[in-house]
Amino acid sequence: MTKDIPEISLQRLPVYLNYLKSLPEGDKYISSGAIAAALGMGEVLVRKDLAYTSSSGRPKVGYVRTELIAAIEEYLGCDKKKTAVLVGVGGLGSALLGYGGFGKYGIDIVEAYDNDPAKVGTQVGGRPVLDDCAMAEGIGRCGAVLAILAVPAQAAQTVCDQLVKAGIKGVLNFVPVQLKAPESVVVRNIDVAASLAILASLL
Amino acid sequence: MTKDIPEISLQRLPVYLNYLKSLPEGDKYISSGAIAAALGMGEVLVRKDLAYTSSSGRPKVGYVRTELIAAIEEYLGCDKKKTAVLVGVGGLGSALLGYGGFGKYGIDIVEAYDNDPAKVGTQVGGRPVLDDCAMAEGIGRCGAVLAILAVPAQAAQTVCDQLVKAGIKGVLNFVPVQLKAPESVVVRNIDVAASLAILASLL
DNA sequence: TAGATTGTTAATCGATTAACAATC
DNA sequence: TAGATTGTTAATCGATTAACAATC
Repeated sequence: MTKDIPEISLQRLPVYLNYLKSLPEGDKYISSGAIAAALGMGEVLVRKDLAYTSSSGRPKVGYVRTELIAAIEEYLGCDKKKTAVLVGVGGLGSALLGYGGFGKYGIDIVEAYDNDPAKVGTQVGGRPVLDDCAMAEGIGRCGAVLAILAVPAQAAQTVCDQLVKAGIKGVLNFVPVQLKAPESVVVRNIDVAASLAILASLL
Repeated sequence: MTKDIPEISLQRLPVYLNYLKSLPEGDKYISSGAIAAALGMGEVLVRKDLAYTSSSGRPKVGYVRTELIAAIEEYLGCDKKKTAVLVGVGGLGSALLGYGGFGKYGIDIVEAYDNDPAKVGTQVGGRPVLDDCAMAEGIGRCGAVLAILAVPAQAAQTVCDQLVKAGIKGVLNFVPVQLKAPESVVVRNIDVAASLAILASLL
């Protein structure tokens, strides 16, 4: 499935999805105008975004809420089960292992790795914590293509290289470091501190 | 300080900052071309972004690394101490309380709130956890203008309303819910699960 | 001076919005 | 039918890139 959706539109799909799911079961139809008003955006933009998911509405009535949810979920691949691993079972890593929110997108974090002997062998969030050394083997075994990176900064690039070598195709990087990876590997960064700093500078 | 920088440029400033700080102390000068190459972007864009911070380079030699760092830090307001509070001391909230990365942007999370009696009165990450009821008083007392929201979804809007009423001007929202807040309050969302799902859908 | 790099102005590109025809 | 809403095409807006003059 090659997507020609702009990434910025893609980023809005989960927002629509959350909103649509939050509506009362009784609401059968929803219009692009109503969605736009609720989310504070333009209604044409909403229709354009939704059109990418190949959902379609009916003039005069709007979209069938459940169909729209199904179309977005299908487009995002929520129905396809995907396996992820997590590296770095510190505070943030542990929190993410305990976070149940990935499931609704079809993503399961199946195991985690850390180099701290005190953590290796334990379970966090119901997932086994294995030794770093077992990473390549583990990724191969569970067929993970996604990885969450939450290690200390000085280890980030090394671990990233290992992940790539082990066959990981997408890395969600929480470390405030610019990772170098092959073009074929998608890296996206979340820098929580920077996000708060940017927010502060807007005040 | 009214900024007319595009938010997208603003978002790149911490990236430059991290990169510049990671360079060896011995590097006195750095060119926009070198920064661009390291971060995989266009060099004109780098110069434009840096120009917003009123830093300036010298033709032929580039920018003085330390000056550039200082200019970005000043532009982002890292020198100005800002107080933040956190609401919702669950897994993610606890992790953020223990995360030291906010300090480099001049942000200090001074206290946290939760409605779980078992948590109230404890310390997490060296910060006191107070009862939700003490939120308005606490925010007033410590003069916080920033808040991190990490509560369960069904509580998010209610807590947000309380934060706004208590004088919070910026909310970093980790809850996958579209918050309604006055125009004067800046809300930015981080949806970790959605970010990973988007990443997965790009593969 | 010659060459490298900055900073600015103009051109391009892509995303959003406006206008409007289609349709239920 | 009339009115509301979709979906598409054209216009606008903003961000990125290209071209180039300035300058050290």
